[in-house]
Amino acid sequence: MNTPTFRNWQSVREEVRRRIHAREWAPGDLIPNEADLAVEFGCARSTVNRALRSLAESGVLDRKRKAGTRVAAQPVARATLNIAVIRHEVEEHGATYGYLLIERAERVPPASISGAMKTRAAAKLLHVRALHLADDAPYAIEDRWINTDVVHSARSEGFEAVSANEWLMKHAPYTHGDIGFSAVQATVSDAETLGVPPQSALFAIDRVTWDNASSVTKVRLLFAPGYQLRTAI
Amino acid sequence: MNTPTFRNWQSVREEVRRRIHAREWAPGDLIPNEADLAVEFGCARSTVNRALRSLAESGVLDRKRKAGTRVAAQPVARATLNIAVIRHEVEEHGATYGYLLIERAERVPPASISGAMKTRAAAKLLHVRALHLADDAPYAIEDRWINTDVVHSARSEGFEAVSANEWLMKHAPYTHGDIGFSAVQATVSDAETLGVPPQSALFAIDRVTWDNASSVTKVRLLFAPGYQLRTAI
DNA sequence: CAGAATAATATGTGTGCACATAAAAACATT
DNA sequence: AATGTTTTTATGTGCACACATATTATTCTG
Repeated sequence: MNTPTFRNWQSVREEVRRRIHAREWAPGDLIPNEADLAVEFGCARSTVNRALRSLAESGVLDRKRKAGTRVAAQPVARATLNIAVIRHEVEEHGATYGYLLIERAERVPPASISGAMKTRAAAKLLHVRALHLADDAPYAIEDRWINTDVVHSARSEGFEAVSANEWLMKHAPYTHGDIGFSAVQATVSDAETLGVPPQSALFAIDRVTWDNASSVTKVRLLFAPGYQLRTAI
Repeated sequence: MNTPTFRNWQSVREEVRRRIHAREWAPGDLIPNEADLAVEFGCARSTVNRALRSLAESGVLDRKRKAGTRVAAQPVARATLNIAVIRHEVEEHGATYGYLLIERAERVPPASISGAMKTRAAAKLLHVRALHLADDAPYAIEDRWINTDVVHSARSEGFEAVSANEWLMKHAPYTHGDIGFSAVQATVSDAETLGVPPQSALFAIDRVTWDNASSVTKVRLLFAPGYQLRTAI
């Protein structure tokens, strides 16, 4: 019986994947430690470490110091979504991108917005509403509030030619954010803007981004019916 | 002027993040190479490598051999979703989980299903329809097709007590899968099952999983209105 | 001058070693 | 038996070095 050697971390990862898949190591099982695997695989421990770390990142393994490494009992599917600038998303589909500014105004937002953005209730924010088009057909509504106390330069930007979606990417760095995906019924106004029947089911992405403790912007993107956010796992 | 040293890869990553954030390195800029940064930071090149690799994985940097490392011009927000077993999702919310099997039958699926699963058009698949409950209220409809040629043991499983969602996790390993998120209008039947008005907007997750070239299962999960899939970026 | 061969270079990764750190396990103490 | 302390151990990480590999820049050649 020959014992093949695994000289790089990718091949080690594949072999571990294979063993889990073949139920040689069942969910919940403790697997041999790094040093032993290194000997078995004929490589350095750091190589095994790299492979196991990668598998832990993708949720296949659970690792704990001293406790060891075990096959995840409850393998959560970890899907990574790439949320790009809408223009790029449209152009990647081979469609022609279009953009229409609907509204731009500084105003005091409803409490739900100032609450989520943790701004003073009476503070004015910049409100931008726009429509993104793919091949001249409505693609998504962007409804956004911008904290001009944080993004000063937004005050002097009209958002007539370039969308806030894209402009902010370049001009407003953020440290972290929250994102939520849901389904909502189109309001009368949304339905009109998108040219769809009222009550249509729309895919919604809600995102708030933060620069440390200050909110930068809060946006709701409402996609026309038929939109699907896809990824591989 | 003191030059602080960065002894671990996380602190190097933070410093690089800070420089990008402070626009010391602007989007599109080429940053110094690993060796130079290692000297500047007073650490080994491998430590810098670890930090930069981590940032590249999260989409902040673009790296190419010989060409060097540059700040991503178009930083895509990379959101990682953890799609857990529904029972766990419900219980994590502090609610009591419930499960109701609606239907279980072996039948020839519609062409859309056999097409997506790449099974023979005439081949029978196991169809399971079930309702997941949170605190006795409808939470999500699971509509699933299982390829029993791949998951033999599913034939003898009734799915009366344990959901296919959960059972398959333990019994049907997969190598990869596709996943899609969308918004759909509730059909009359869906609306009845969920106890919501017809035409309600439902959040849908469609997933097909594969074991190498064979499809394992295809599922559509329809969540009751109000559901939101959240994550941080 | 175009195209092919060659050199240069930045990242990618393997190795061996050392030590840090978290957490379980063993042990001691009350 | 409950509690606190020490030991043990598996993973986490840093370092120095070497070589691999992809890609660009340069030089050579017809």
